[in-house]
Amino acid sequence: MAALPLDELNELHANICQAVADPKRILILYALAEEARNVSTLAVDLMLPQPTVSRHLRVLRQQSLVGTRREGPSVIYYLGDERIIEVLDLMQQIMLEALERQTELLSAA
Amino acid sequence: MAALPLDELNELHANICQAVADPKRILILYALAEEARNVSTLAVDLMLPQPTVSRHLRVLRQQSLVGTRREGPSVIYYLGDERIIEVLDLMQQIMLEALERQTELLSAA
DNA sequence: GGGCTGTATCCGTATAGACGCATACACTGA
DNA sequence: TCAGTGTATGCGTCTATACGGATACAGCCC
Repeated sequence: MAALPLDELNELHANICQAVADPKRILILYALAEEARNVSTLAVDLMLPQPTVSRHLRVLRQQSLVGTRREGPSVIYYLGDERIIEVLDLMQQIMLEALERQTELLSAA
Repeated sequence: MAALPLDELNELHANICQAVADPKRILILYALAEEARNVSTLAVDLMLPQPTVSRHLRVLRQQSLVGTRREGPSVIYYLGDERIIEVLDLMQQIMLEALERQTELLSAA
């Protein structure tokens, strides 16, 4: 096991966070959590151009958040780690509760 | 409760993820989890220029990930939601395990 | 092998974010 | 009120990333 310098660990940590920090990639991850799909199906389902989907999938794959398998003529993408959905759900919950607190403050004034 | 359009929810979801997707902000969050601190102490502890820390804190505050209280002459920043640390830990774990799998694959070849 | 479907990449462009440094601002305490 | 500490912001620059559209590439199937 290589001795990972702290700075580098921190950098990698930020990298994987960054992969998740895009609206379209979030949509893609939730879609894949529902069901593995190939690129063009994903593109149709999310109403995005195919090259856009392909590029986002590359980012996710670089972080191993998705994996691929070939199936006939197409490439099926699937979730690399289900826990990423837990992360996303928790983030959303944190965000919604913060939003709610803010709204309360506003209406209290 | 306002009817939040899906697109907007998705956008907000990405925003909070993005706030976490920076190495220095990750360091700041972990530091604050340890102990609430004021800006300049944080700057010294993390060996970062004070304006840099201040700007990162603003980003985190905009997402309610940190809160502030004034204490004498300085502004103490504290974690807004402890769960953000769970998220960070889980992300790191996901990342490390993916890294491990990749390393195995390389050494197997 | 050639056509066809499905996927990835190239190009130029536009935007967003991070930084260093200097400086403005805010608040405290005497 | 004024000095002094502590915090935030303005500015210019640099880099990274997302995009549309066109196109290259890959693998399957007849």
